[in-house]
Amino acid sequence: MSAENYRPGQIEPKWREYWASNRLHEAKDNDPRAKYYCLDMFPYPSGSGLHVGHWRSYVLPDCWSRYKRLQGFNVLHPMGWDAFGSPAENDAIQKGIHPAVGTKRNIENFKRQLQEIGAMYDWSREINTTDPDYYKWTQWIFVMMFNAGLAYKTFMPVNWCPSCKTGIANEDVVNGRCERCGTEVTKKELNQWMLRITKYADRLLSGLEKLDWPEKVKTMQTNWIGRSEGAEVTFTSIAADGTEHPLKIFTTRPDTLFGATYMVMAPEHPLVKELTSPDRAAAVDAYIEQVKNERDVDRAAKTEKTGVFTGAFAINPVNNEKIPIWIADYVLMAYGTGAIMAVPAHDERDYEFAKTFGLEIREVISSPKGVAEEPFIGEGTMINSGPFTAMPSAEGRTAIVRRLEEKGLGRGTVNYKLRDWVFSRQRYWGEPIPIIHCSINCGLVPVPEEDLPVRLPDVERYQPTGTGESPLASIHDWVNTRCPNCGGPAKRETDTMPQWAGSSWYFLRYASPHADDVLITEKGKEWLPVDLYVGGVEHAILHLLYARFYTMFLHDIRVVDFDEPFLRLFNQGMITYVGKSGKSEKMSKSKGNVVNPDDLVREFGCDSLRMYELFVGPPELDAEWNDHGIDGVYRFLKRAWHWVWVHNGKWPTSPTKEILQLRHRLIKDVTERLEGLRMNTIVSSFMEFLNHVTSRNEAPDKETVEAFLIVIAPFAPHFAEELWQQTGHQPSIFFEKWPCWNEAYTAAETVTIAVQINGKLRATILVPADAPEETVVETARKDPSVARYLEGKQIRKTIYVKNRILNFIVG
RNA sequence: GCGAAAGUGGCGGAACUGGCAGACGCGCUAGACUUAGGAUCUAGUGGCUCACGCCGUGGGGGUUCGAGUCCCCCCUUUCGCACCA
Repeated sequence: MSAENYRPGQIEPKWREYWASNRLHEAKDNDPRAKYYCLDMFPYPSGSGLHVGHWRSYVLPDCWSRYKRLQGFNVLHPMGWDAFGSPAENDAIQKGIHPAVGTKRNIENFKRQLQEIGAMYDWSREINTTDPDYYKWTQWIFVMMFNAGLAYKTFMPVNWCPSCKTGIANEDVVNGRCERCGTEVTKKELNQWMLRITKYADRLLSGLEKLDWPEKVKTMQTNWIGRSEGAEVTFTSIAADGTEHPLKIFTTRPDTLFGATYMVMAPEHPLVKELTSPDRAAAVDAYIEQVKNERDVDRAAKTEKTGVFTGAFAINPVNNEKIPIWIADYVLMAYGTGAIMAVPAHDERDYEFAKTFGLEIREVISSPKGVAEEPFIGEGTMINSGPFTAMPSAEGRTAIVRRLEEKGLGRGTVNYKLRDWVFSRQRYWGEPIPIIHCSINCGLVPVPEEDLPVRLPDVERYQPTGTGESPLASIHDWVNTRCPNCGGPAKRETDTMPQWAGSSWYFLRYASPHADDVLITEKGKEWLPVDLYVGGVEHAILHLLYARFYTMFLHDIRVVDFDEPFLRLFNQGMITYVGKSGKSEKMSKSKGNVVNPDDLVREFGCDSLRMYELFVGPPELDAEWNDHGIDGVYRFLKRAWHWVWVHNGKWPTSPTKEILQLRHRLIKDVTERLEGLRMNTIVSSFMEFLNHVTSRNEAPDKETVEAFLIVIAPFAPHFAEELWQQTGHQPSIFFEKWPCWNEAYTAAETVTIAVQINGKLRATILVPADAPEETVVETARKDPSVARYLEGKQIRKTIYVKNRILNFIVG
């Protein structure tokens, strides 16, 4: 083999073998270096394998991890498998392949592909959420939550996916459809396990402040939690027959209580039946039926207000006024109390509704324009508000709440959009919920720690029953057991956990993956929290919210000593592809537009693909795949290889000023741009460096070659290792230190100054760097193309920006 | 409807706190070397113009000696949220 030709196919497997057999990527506990934990969102090992879009998400964090290692950090960069979930289960149903078998096969393929990335994953810490040694702890956390009162079982209308045949969480419903399969979600009354995530609502909100996360993600989480301060106020409803019921409402604007001219209940409100008068019953029933039918379907597009009068009235506690009670679908049962006081003068929705049905609009906050044309939402001076008149609205708000509290008719309160987490799934391929139902008198009993894990038994049929019971319910000798408490007959819980369960804490397990007596060891805790977490923005709410919740809980029970798991978050953009449609679309197997990385690795090598994945565009944005783009990077690596080889061993003892400058600029550019994760521009820097250094036709010194190889190593690790060895160094290059630059050397001796006349570029001149203004002006005036414009004109003003620009203003 | 991000050559994209717009790469054109070229090398490549030059960062205004960058208005695309009281 002629070493002068770049043959990635020959060198790459060799170095991967070297790294593996020398355990170079294993993160060691008890290391004097500072730790750095760089985490990729672990994949679901699907049957279709990796495409170049997935690759992109793994290359950036690996590049970063290798950089951190070269900077002297003890880096933990692990990988594992989020392997519970419906695709494997669906394969089981359709093809009769046991999910464990299919999952194992997929993992093997995924692992092979991931290894071709050449990443420094520590495979000795590989985890798999379906491994009983792993899910023992997933179950253990559930038991701890149960003991802490955070896990409870309740009957409630849950989101039901008719295709997955399982209940799902609010977070799993996207635009009224199942997040996993896209089927429209319906409601079903089911006895479900719930997690009291709402108890952590405030902490989940305030914790965001200190995180170095994209603002977009923080905003999404903030909106999801949806905290509103306001008041709960009790009105008294009076049905047509005279019976009275308290009717609670939530409002963020108690200062507008005097402007309430009617009330609205959600159609599902439990009091609807009792409050509907006989003469209104037909209309009310019809309306409820109508709303039921159009639920979730067209509601998004619906703008006009609909509703119906119940025939009942309510007494406003602040002024004892009698106002009508309506039913309308713009009030949601799931938010607040499911009923509102309507203040049309100061709320857009109430305003529209009042206009539609001719209800009174009473101004109670002085509006500059009046409320005849539009509602006034802002703050102002209170009017028509009894004793509170003339108060500023913000002040009146607290005053009214205080008055209500004194009278026991209301209280200041906080409302959240966040709901408790529906944690039950009526599916097979998940962690069994480790609870036993004692038939005698112990009720719900958690499986004792020594009996964990509760292993997932084999079943004959994976098909969900659709009745709200999981397939596990059919295995009688598994279901029937003894109560751990009293020893009496008992039944196991047959629901399983959602896929999120295993992924809500996996980052902890990497720290001590083999510990069998604790979730995480004391040594292991030193790795945490995660310093950089990289993954797609599609997990901005679900996964990240759940993982933060789990971490906060584990903090509270002293399993870990921090309460935010991910200090810095980076969202990678997707790879899109212009397919047959002519439009840019997401790469997916179903669209038939996937580009397989295996073929590209075979043809151009892993290093070329790594660099192209980074070069393709700004990492935080989606990028369009270009089939020829990789050619340029491949050419660059070939040229760079050649350049190192041609001069190998013939290095001059000291570099020329120009080479020195190019070297220091390269180090500076790469380092600074790495810190900002601007990988796409770093690849450009390498190319520019090579273009300059080869066009100079002079041999580089040894130190320049070394610096070049070290800074390129995070990007093209095999390439760098091979040349490092070929140039007479001991492997591995990753034992080296990241080079420094000297600012003084990065500066050029001469600079090009742009000369403008009245702001228009007329010439460029070459002057010594940092030349005094007079010299530059003098040189510029002598330049013929400048002189031409100055002739016969008077220079009124001269603007000089050092080493950059000179602008003559002439009259 | 609300919120966020984006809009720069044929294409992907550069441009640090306002200072030579188009770096780097793809593609394309011409040439060299070749039996050959989807290899390699050299030169060129924003538009208009023979040229001096003029015009150019979604559109329109503005600030400034100077604007892709700052301010105001509008358009388009993408992504969130969507009656949250």
